[in-house]
Amino acid sequence: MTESVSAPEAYAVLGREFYDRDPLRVAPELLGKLVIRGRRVGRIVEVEAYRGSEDPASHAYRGKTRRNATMFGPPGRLYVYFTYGMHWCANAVCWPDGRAGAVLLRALAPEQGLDEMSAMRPKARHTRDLCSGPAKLCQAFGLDGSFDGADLVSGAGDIVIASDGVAPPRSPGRSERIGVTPSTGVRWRWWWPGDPNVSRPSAGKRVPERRDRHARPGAQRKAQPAAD
DNA sequence: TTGAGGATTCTC
DNA sequence: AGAATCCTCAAA
Repeated sequence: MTESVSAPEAYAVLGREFYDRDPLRVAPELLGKLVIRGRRVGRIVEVEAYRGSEDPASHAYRGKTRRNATMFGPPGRLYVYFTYGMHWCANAVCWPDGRAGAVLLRALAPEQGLDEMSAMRPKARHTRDLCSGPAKLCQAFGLDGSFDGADLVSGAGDIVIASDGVAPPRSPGRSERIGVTPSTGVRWRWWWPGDPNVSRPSAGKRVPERRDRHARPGAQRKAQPAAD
């Protein structure tokens, strides 16, 4: 029994095997799961998959460095990186030890411990401002570089991801990933439809491409790498 | 040692 | 639309 993480409800912490798969499969299944740190609980409503060595947009694409080393380690750990000179972002590491892969946690729906989250994010005016972005949720949960490598399975790292029985949405929102340059053309971002905490509810990337607005469903069938 | 750029957020 | 802000990495 670790007392570092409180579990007042019937939560089942996800096992190692959940993460020991292709990030493309792990990502959509993380929707609806709970991130738990002490009293703070948030439900995952937006994620992105990064496929390491096979993914030009991944930090791990050009090999192992000190920064991305956690991604090359065992699955089920937290990969936390620093960016833009001021922000931390958190990922769940996937694939077996030695093979880099991760799922970026982009947004959570705050469920418990909102007072603690608000204290960490004084600029937030609404509940939906607390965790509606990868760096925002790290602020709300107090995640920084000291959490890089934290084990999400054992709970020894003061943070876990668990299930309370809520299933992922049958038809999740899906788009290209946000902020990656250049866009690789793959739709590896998933979100919970209609959830107000999703960072960018409507589209994938905000770029000068109006054509997409009027494209019909069958008209723009891009190459979709084996996702399902 | 240096310089360019970044899986973002906030404000104007 | 632009600033904030500093770590990381590859190259010199």
